[in-house]
Amino acid sequence: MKRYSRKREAILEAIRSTKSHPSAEWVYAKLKPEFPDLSLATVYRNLAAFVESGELVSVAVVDSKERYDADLSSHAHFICQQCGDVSDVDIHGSRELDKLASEYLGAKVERHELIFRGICHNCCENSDIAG
Amino acid sequence: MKRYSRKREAILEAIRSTKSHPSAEWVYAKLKPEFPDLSLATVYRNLAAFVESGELVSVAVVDSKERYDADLSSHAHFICQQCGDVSDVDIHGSRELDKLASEYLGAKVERHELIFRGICHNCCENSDIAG
DNA sequence: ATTGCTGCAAACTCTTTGCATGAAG
DNA sequence: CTTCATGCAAAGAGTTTGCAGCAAT
Repeated sequence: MKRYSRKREAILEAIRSTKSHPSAEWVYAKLKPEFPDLSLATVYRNLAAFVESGELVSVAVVDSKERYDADLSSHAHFICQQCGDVSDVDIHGSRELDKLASEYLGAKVERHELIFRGICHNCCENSDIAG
Repeated sequence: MKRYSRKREAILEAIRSTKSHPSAEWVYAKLKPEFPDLSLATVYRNLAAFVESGELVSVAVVDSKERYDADLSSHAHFICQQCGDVSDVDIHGSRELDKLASEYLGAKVERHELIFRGICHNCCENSDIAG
């Protein structure tokens, strides 16, 4: 049976508290001050459990680091290829699309992800100044 | 200056010869018989160079392994969550979408990826037999 | 008391890199 | 010759795991 753990609660809350689609490391760094004995392994274990149970979703892997999202609604994402920033894009996918792909493939399509890539607003400005 | 290399040519050709969106390991295994002294490092180095030069595209990371595609046209992909198979889906993205996201974000959107996830035809059948 | 949760450190996997050697131009 | 390309082995980085002790029930 699953038992209560204050650290686990804090890990989920950490992801829910931000729109930055954080990585395990980010969560660890954020909670370390409050839980000085927190281990990175605990963060990884709990994140994996939350994804398993559907309370979190893995959005993408950016720079080899898995990024999580507590917003379970179907929406698109933008990933900056320079700074690795992941942000929401308010374009919602339709079940129709899944159905279309399902028929095309003869597969059981459960969901889809739409990811935009490019250079974010901030990085654009900074490179303007630099270049 | 870039020099000719038979191995490099073979690596690109290996990816071009299949629709399976292979990993570095797959390319290595495929070419090893013909090039017994081939090194995995060479495969990685050349794949990275091809992505850099735009001759190949990285489609996704499946089971921590990067998967490549020589088909540069904008099309969607389906990834089987059971066997890791990556297949093409004949749905083409529009530049309109990029423009839409670009305006939404104020970012320079270069492209987008549409990835479907679920259970492929083969795995569906096999689990029917098993379960 | 039972057994899940955690910290720690070691192990794992994929990928990258330093260096000496071999090959293309 | 010059310098890129390669093999090898070691290093890196993120993530996972075994185990003993702690903590929730």
